[in-house]
Amino acid sequence: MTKRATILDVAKACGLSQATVARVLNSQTDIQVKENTRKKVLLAAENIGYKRNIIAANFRQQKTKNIAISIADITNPFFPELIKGIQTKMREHGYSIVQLNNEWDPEIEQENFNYMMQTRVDGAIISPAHQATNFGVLGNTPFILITNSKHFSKYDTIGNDSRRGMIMALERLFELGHRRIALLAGGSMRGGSSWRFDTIKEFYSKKNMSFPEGLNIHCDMNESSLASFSKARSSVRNFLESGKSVTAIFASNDILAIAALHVANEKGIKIPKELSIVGMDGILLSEITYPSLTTVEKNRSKIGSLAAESLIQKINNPFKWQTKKVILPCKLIERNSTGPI
Amino acid sequence: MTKRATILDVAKACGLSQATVARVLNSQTDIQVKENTRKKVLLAAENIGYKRNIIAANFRQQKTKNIAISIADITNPFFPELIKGIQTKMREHGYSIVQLNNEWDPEIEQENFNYMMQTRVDGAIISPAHQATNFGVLGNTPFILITNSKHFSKYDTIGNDSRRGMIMALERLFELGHRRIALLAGGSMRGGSSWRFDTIKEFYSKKNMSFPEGLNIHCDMNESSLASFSKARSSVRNFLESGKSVTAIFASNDILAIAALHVANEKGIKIPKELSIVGMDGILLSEITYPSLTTVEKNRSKIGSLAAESLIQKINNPFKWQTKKVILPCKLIERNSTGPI
DNA sequence: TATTATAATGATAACGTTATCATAGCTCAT
DNA sequence: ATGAGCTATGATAACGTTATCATTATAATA
Repeated sequence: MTKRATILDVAKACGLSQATVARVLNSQTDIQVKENTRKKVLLAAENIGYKRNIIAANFRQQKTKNIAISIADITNPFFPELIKGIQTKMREHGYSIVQLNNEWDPEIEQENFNYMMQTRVDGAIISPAHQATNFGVLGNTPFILITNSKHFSKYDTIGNDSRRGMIMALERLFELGHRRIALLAGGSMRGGSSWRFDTIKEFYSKKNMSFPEGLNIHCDMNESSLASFSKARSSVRNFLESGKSVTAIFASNDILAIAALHVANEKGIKIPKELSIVGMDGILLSEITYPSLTTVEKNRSKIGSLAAESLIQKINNPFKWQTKKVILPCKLIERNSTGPI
Repeated sequence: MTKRATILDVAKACGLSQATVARVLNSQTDIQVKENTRKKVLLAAENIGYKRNIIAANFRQQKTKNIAISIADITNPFFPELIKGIQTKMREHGYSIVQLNNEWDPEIEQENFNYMMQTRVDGAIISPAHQATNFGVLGNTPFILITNSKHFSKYDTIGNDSRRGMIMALERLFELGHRRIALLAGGSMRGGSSWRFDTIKEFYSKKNMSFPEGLNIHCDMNESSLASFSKARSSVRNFLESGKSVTAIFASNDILAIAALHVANEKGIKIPKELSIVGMDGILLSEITYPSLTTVEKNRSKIGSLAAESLIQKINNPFKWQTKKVILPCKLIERNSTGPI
């Protein structure tokens, strides 16, 4: 295994200085080099098969060109699209993505933050595991949060307007004639779900009604996690077997909605004739349920690419950066799990 | 922003040489250092807040501690568990995972290989996009393939015994009384699916029967890709509407099976009373369909961690490494989409 | 042509670690 | 005690790039 050619070898081969060769081959900003010498360098590099040693370059510049993504769990259907959005954008800028899972566990999340520091990622995009996540250990590593929670108001955040999204769904159900809408919400670590309860109460009161007693189905699960699907299912089953009158269910995420669908199918309840179900997130999977799921979509791919762009800017302007909040609208996608009463 | 402490600062602080300090703080192999001096070093390091500069270390050793995973698509439900298995194992060994998607496109795959070379990953785990994938550009970067295809016999591979898995499923269907089993296979890039056709013909002939005419449903889709779900569905719909007599469907992956489930539900065909359906892969999603899907499980998490272990060994022993093939058995998981005829 | 401004190139010092080799300290048998 | 053999520490040279500053060629101006 013969040693790889370096910039110095190229310099010797074309009779120019190391510095000039570097300017031609590796300089990001187009610095002044005569067309003639540029050609000479390129030719020599080609001839001796020079390949830039990115490890050395990174060392010199004290960076890794790695970006961390901190999420709950890659097997959670909510995340892959987000990741893909980030990857695509970051790749364009020469950054590689290192993805870290925390299983909604704040301790693991902290460990991951430490790992990020040890491995010296150039920046991070973080979906907080907990509403009180502490970013202290990150020092001045630039990061962007994927969240819409008010708990992180002092940081750069990007998220969906889930509250308005939820209202859109409720409005549509109301329009379809539904007056007894159940709220099926998961107790995610991410930020509590009490705001959902507040939102539906507020919604009803705007309609000069009150949110019917007993239609608040709580389910102790991690958001969108397939692993806790059976837990979700039994929550719904208990509810449906309690015999409460209900014509529609709004679920706080698609997995919960699918659990509801599942139980309804099991019990022979016709969807959407006897019961309408709306989910939230718009995971790919929501399209292939039976019947296909009406849902409030969050464009995670876009969130990802926007977060990536912000982060890059922040990395390039570590100073004079002012905190930025982005809130994207949700979109109601009507499919076959909803219909008139 | 004050400069970070280096090994040299620690050396000065404790009156020992740079070399000794390095031995205490960063040496992987436990080299001989007196307990007394070790303490002195540790104390000094603690005091001035020394943190190892992994970028410099990597540079010196000409490695990145990054491993690439080349797969089709992170949004494809087949892959997240595989990735997680790899991540977990690699993390234990101080490697970060950089995941690359190729959308089953051999050209993108090659681009990704080039990217891997540019970014100098220490190794790669590759799920080939194509049966003729060319690994030439990887030079002597160590890699392990996730596949069971015979096309890659000269490489290190790890995969499931899909053929035996398929036979297990067919046997079980036969046992349940099914004699007219359709084969629903996708035309994946990965290795062609003609072996599936061969396998089912062989299976029938072992039973002294022949594979019934017209029960070979072909579907032009990328394996397990949610994106081409509707394509899968229309293939199945065409088949079912053709009126051929059939009591069971064996699908070459879970997404296809779910498409079949979907169409059957649509047409009011009772599963499993009137039609049994078996999938393959055991993606998490197969558990939450209605009815839940009987499937031939591939333990992707285990595949991932085994691949990771092999790769680490290969990285550490670049010479005197002999090609290794691992084939794990599949497991039939019987759920509610299959039953007696 | 002389003078100044500008463009193009060269020389060289970091970046912080690990690896190699050399040296000093120690143990123990003779 | 002496030196052989071992253990513990020190001195120092890379690794290959980028950044800085100095210098030389070229163009512009008078």
